[in-house]
Order: sequence, then C-alpha cells, then structure tokens
Amino acid sequence: MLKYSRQRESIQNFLANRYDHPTAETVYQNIREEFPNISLGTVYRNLNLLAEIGEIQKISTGAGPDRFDGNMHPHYHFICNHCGCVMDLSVSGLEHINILASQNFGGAVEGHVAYFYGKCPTCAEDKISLPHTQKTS
Amino acid sequence: MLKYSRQRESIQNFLANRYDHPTAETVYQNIREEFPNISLGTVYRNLNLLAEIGEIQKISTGAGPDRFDGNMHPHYHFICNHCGCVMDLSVSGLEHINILASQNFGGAVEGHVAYFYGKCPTCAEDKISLPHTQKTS
DNA sequence: CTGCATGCAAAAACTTTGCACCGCC
DNA sequence: GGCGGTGCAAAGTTTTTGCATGCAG
Repeated sequence: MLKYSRQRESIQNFLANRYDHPTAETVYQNIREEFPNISLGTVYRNLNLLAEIGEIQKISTGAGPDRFDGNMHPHYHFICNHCGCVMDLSVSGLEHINILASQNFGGAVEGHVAYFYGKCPTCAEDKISLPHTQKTS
Repeated sequence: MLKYSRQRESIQNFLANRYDHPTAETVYQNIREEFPNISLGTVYRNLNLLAEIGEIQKISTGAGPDRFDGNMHPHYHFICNHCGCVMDLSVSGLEHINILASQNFGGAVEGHVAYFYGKCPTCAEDKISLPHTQKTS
C-alpha cells in the first residue's frame, strides 16, 4: 500500500546525510537540485509520511518552522537561545524517565521528547552577540 | 515601562484558573465575554508578552496551535496521542537532567522542556476509539 | 489497468504587524 | 500629555489540500 517513489527516497537519503536538522524549505531547495520539478507540497507530504512511519523525526522547536532529523538513534536536541541552531545531544541516564513519568498517572506513557535550551558551544565562546547561524540554507 | 492593562490582567487571571492548557483562540473566545471588543491580535500580544516575562508558559505540542499554561510551578506535560488533550504531569527525579545533558557538551545548558506522549487515563480505559476531547473550547 | 504519488496552485491554519485611536501613569 | 496598549484589518509564515496527470505494482 505504500508505493515507492524516487522523490521520497531522495528526501530520506538527504536527511540521512545531514546533521543540521533542516526545515522543509531547506529540504525542498536541496532536493530540487535532483528533481527540479518537485513541489513543496510533495516535500511536506513525504516528510510527514516518513515521520509517521518512524523513518525520520519531526522537531518542533516552538519558534519558526518545524525541522526534520534523519537520525533515529536515541538522542536529544539542544536549541541555542542565541543563534537558533539545533544540535544533537547524547544524554545517558534518561532511559527510565517514562517510568518516572508514569508514577501517579492513570494513563500509559509511551514516549517522550525533550529539548534542552541554552547557549551552544560557539555562542558560549563568543563575547560579542553576533549570531553565527540563523537558519540552515 | 510595562503599563497595566485590564485585558492583560484578565488573560492572566483566566489562565490562572484553567488547567486544560487552552489555545490563543480559546483564550480569545473566553475573554470576549468580559471584553466583547478585544481582538485576537491583542490576545496574542499579551500571551507572548506574559510568556516572555515568565508569568505563563507557552506549549508547542508539535500538532495544532500553541497552548498556554498559567501554572508556573515546575511540572511537565503529557499529550495524548489519541484525543490530543494536554495534561499536567508531576515527575520527580528529573532535577539533574540539565547537568546530565551538559556532559560532553561544550555549551551551556540553561533549561529544558519535555513532553510525554501516550494514552491519557480516559483514552487508556476506553475500548472504543472515540476521542473524548478534541480541542478545548 | 488501478491506485497511490506528484506537481501545481489555491486555500487553510496560525500568528504577527501597521496604523490610528484610547487610556494608564 | 506622552507613550505604551488596543482594535481592526491586512499581511506574513508555515502547512495542507483538491485536482488532473504520472508512474509503480
């Protein structure tokens, strides 16, 4: 019932080789090099589809457009308050937090997402307030 | 420099007495009973303002519009995959996770947000797949 | 062939903003 | 009064969708 499409494969490949959590627009601009006629609608449709079937991850930062991550290994995300960049973050010792959250809760906790905020390494080092990154492009 | 406004006070009071994390639209509909001429723009302006000064919290669920929470005591949120409702969740034992996240990270972790997903108590109980809540209204 | 996927464009959903007027301080 | 807040409406941003056509199975 899920039919192969070159566009979807290309999108998934693209994400698998990026570590900067691009937006749909960024994916679109890049995939356009291979498929000049692809439409933004198709990019959104495939991004949502891939996220639903667990091949990629959708990241809602709470500011600006959603971002997408092709890395499905368990990890967290850090969002810089200063420059807006999104970085991967390995945090060990959080394997049990669904169980912690289940305590005194009548429902079923099946998963969680967590975002860490602060200053990224580059911004923490800078004395001057110059955003070193605004958006991926 | 921050001037008092009856509209803002009303919005803050409204949120302080709700525990269902309403959307801007819901806030608007309710505040309209007291201020029939208030505009949605004003609601958004005040919600953003209150969130910036730390009087309320903005919740980006990743699906649908942002929600707002007047409860500033430390707590987490649970989002039901089934009916979409948002509930408060007390999780103890997570006080140290910013420190855990800082390990092997060159920047400065200043805070975090976490959302737990699964089936809320009502949906977990139901055998039938009937959403008991769609949106707050 | 059959039906899901695509391209295109229009529209929907959500949020922000410009401007003239209003009301705190 | 002066300046921030408001109401209104228009515009901005991000995402979804209807429809005719294209391509995988």
